[in-house]
Amino acid sequence: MAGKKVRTRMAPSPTGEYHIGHIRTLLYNWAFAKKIKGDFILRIEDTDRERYVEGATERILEVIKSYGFDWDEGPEIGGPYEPYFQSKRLEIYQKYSQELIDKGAAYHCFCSEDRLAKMREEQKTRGIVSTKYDRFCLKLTKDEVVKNLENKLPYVIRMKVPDNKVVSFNDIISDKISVSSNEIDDQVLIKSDGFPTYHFAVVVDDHLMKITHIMRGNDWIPSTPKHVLLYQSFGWELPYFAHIPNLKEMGAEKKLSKRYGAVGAKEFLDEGYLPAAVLNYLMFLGWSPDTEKEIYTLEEFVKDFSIEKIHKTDLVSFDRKKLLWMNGQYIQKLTDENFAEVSLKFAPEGIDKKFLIKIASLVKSRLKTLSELKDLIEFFVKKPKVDKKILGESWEKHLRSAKSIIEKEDSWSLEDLNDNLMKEIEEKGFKTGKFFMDLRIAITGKKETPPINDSIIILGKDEVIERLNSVLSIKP
RNA sequence: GGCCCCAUCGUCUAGUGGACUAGGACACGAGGUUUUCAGCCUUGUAACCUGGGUUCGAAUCCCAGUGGGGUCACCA
Repeated sequence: MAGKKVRTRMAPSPTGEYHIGHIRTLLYNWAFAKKIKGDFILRIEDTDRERYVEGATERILEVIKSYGFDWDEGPEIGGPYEPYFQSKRLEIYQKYSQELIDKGAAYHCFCSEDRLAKMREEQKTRGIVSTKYDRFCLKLTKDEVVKNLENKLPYVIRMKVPDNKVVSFNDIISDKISVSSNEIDDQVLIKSDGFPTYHFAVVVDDHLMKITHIMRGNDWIPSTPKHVLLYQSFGWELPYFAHIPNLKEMGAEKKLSKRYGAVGAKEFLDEGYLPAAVLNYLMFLGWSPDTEKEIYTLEEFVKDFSIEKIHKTDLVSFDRKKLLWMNGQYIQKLTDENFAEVSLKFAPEGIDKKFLIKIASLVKSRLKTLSELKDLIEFFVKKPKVDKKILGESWEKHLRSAKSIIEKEDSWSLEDLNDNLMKEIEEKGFKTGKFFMDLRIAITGKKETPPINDSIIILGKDEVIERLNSVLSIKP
């Protein structure tokens, strides 16, 4: 296989929304292809008609793009190994399953779901927990099979797993993995509806599409021997396998759970996470570089990534707090213009891009996600409801003093406002902290806000006086 | 339960037989930045699953136990 152009792939199933864990798998596959100047292929594995979700394919492609990924071959752009939808490759699977039948490596099975269920039941009562097909139809003569076929009996095609054989493969991450073929069931290859199962389609397509490296979650390790057997039956060269650690929820649950927050790749974006931040966090879930560098752009990741550095471990926790921190770091690093651009859709009504640029430096460091923006800055465009109970004892004195100073501000510069307010505080003997807290609450309605003097300057004199009057119950 | 995989701070991890009094980051605690919150700076707490080997020497190699996970469909 040395010397061949590296080709990796991601093969989503349109059976639901695209998960954040899928993005991580895609990230590794994509980055590896980019690094080696290979190809990254996208293939849609839509062979399950029962679980098919309308529109899921489009949404998956959309979210992949919104994270900044592209593909060299696949839906929308095609490529030399079209089609890239498995549902459109049925004849191909038909042809290759026939080849296996001809070789004696697969056979027709006419067993009904009913019989299969009873068979499993019976095996279980005998104490067999890991049930397997009993090869009832393997005993059928050629004539019987032909007759059944002529009579249009429904059937599936099963692989004939050889007995007493050690099946093994080398995993780049987990080293050599071996298992006895006696452990492997006669897996269904073609379902009775004529569609292939995952196990069959993935092997045929990966071979036909010349995929060289298969990187996927390590929950696929137990079924890889089936695939290896298939490669061997066909006489095809094995690709490299790399099974990466799966993600789990930090806390009680094992899988990522909605109970703890977003799980869908799009959800994170909707909640105001920056794609670059999510990606940066994802990179380190099962991989780390030689250095202690932790902030990585996609380009830097492509440069430093290697499959060998993926951790040989079982599960990694998805730590939402660290993601939050990472996202905050990325928001802070945004230029004011970029910040305005990405945060516009999270801003309250009445706030435009120009205004966001103006306040960017006041709010960037205060946000962990963009969705927190609305609460933080709404007071700029909406008069606050001030709960007088949260004001300090001397609030009236404070506000009257503040008002008198602000009314006299002609330059309307931050420096002057600051100086004059401080002078007043000193003269009147106020407590600085309490003074500003009352002012803050009167202007914004909240105890936690952007810097208050900056906010006053931005709000403008009339608006500020109006708000002070309102709290002091002074009618204009 | 069978089979397979895994095992360093709470979490992500560094570590590939001596440089380890086990390093970094998040989280958490303390202090500072003499107006909030956030940010930033300084600082602290905190880990090699257990038991046997191998070796002059083990977090690092081997074995066993324990623990965790995955998987056993006409789903992927």
